[in-house]
Amino acid sequence: MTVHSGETTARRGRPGYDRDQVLAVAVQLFNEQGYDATSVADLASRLGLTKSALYHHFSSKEELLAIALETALSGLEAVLDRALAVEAPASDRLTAVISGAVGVLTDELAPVTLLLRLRGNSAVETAALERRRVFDQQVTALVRAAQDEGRIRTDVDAGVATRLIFGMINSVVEWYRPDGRVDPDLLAQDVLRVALDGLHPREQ
Amino acid sequence: MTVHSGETTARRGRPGYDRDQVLAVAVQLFNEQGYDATSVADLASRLGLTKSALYHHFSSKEELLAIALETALSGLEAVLDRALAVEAPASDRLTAVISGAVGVLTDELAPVTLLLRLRGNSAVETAALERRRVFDQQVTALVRAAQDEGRIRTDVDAGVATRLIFGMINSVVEWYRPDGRVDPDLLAQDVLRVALDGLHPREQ
DNA sequence: GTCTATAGAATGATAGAC
DNA sequence: GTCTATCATTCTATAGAC
Repeated sequence: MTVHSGETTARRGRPGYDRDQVLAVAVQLFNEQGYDATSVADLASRLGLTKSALYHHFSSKEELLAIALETALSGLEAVLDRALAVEAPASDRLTAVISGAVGVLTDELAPVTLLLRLRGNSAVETAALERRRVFDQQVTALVRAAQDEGRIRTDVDAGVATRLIFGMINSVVEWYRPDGRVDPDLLAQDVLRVALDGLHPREQ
Repeated sequence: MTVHSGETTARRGRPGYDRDQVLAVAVQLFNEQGYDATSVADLASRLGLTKSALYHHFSSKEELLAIALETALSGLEAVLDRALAVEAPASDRLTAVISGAVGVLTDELAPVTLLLRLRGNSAVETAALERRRVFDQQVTALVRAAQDEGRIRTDVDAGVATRLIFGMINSVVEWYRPDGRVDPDLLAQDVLRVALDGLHPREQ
């Protein structure tokens, strides 16, 4: 794309941002301040760019949101699709979905955080919430199938169980940090332990 | 400062709102739009009042926030204090804290929702977050004590376990509705089942 | 008449548009 | 950079139930 050459700036020789870098900073800022509360001017200021330079990379603020949400949702949906593609008991599929979802969450922490804080204030947001709802329904169906197999207890409603499990998973965005001392793979294991076997010790 | 006691006082003056009604509508609106994004004018408009009428009931917008957060936090802290007051194994205390927290959450849904969405943008908010942090630490200590008793598995870190359990509990604000079809007492029971015994059936 | 809930107008501060 | 809209807040006064 064209370089803005008409402006005299002090950032001579400084490499510009590419699309992905702008997106990453934008999502970070959205998570810090909230999407609505973040103006394009805020983002430009954080990047050290002008607004017009930003619009070289993206056509609108909402496009940044849409791309980030696509990253989060397609990651979660891919986990579910992979689990449903293999021939296996529902309870094994459910295990794969749970640990896979934790993996997406830790790998794509910022986009998933953005997704989980949506309130449905625009068409893009409601569309994303609808995709979450479909995802939830598919997982609920999986829980119900595992109940029919006798591998998931039936004294908890499948819908409630699904919401509780994903409540546990999703809450990880509130405290997990990639540079922290919790390993993402061990975290997925811990979530499986608590969700499936519970905190009480099992006598073997 | 006075704590409302819920008695229906015959209102004097022209028909209008009392302090509790204003507070309830305010917290509702804060949860819909976000605290920062809600102006006093928005609230006045929702109530069908002028802004100055609001200031008869409350000295500031932040006071509304502070009272709501006090309701949520004192409810949670009371649950913990009651659990720690009785002489009982840590694992029984933990059970009481978990089901008690679900009870506070369903009883005081709106204030707790507001608490859980805080980002720490002001002194009032950071103070509330600090009280949450202390609460978390005390629960973590309880989990650790229950581990020492052999009643909680030790292959999951106490801090991680506490965060996962409260992630599950707190996520209830995202979908629980008082007029819905999920009974709050049964919900507390379900949370205990999933958290302590897990979704896998236990052989008796 | 007194108490409570209310309205109207105005202030200073600030964020965003231009 | 200036201008304007909007913000939270305050002061003064009124309207209605007991």
